[in-house]
Amino acid sequence: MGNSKLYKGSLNTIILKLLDENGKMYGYEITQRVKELSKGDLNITEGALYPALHKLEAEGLLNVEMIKVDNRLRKYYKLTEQGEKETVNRLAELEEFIRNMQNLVNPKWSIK
Amino acid sequence: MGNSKLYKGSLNTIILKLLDENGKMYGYEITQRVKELSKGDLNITEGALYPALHKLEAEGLLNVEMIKVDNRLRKYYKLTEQGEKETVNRLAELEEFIRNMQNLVNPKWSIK
DNA sequence: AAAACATACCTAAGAATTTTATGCATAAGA
DNA sequence: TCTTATGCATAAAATTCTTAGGTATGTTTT
Repeated sequence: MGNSKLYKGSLNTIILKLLDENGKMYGYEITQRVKELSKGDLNITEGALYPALHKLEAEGLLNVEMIKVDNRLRKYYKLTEQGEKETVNRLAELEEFIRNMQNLVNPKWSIK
Repeated sequence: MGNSKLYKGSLNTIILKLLDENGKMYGYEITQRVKELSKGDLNITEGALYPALHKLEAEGLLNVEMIKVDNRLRKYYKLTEQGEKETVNRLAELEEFIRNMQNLVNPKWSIK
């Protein structure tokens, strides 16, 4: 358990989509949500997550807001307007990838 | 056209599956086949393909055979016995990835 | 009370995979 | 003859991730 593979490049798409659905989330919450949604199958490491969040922020796709909860600081991220547009693109890209892979590795499934 | 994204790590799976289906292929043929099967959407660069083939061979998953066709040398690759087993694993891994991504980015689709 | 675990953030070194940019050589087509 | 297609290859750089740390507070267990 907890060791299924994530192809490199898909983490950003996951982050964007989760933020799109939940409005705002903080880093640790994202790791837990992914674990939960994948039934423990996927483990987003913090060493990958935090740099990814910082980069998305630097690219103008995310906004940050520091909030203190129970004497504990959380960095809440949410999509910018540009981030919402980019989310649509990334999801389309993912669907395209999946379609291409099905054509390639399982040509029997795909007729057209 | 020709610029859809391939998530990193998926190239090996593509190579293994194409060899599994076609018995034996050479590098250039693989690039053309991928282009053809994806309707020009995917472009496997030679800078990625050849090192990948060499590595798969070094890992014992592929065998090589040099064949001269029309005064031109081709390096035909085919799966070893171990390569066939590994192909099954990689395909299962891909399906797992796709399932996880659907749970994550489109939770409405996946019930269970 | 001390130790362990959970929460919450972070960075840095290295590995893995890819892009980009080349190089060589032969054959075919304009 | 010049370009395009075929066919192989490598090397530098970029991207993304793993591994392995580090800091700090709150909660649970022993």
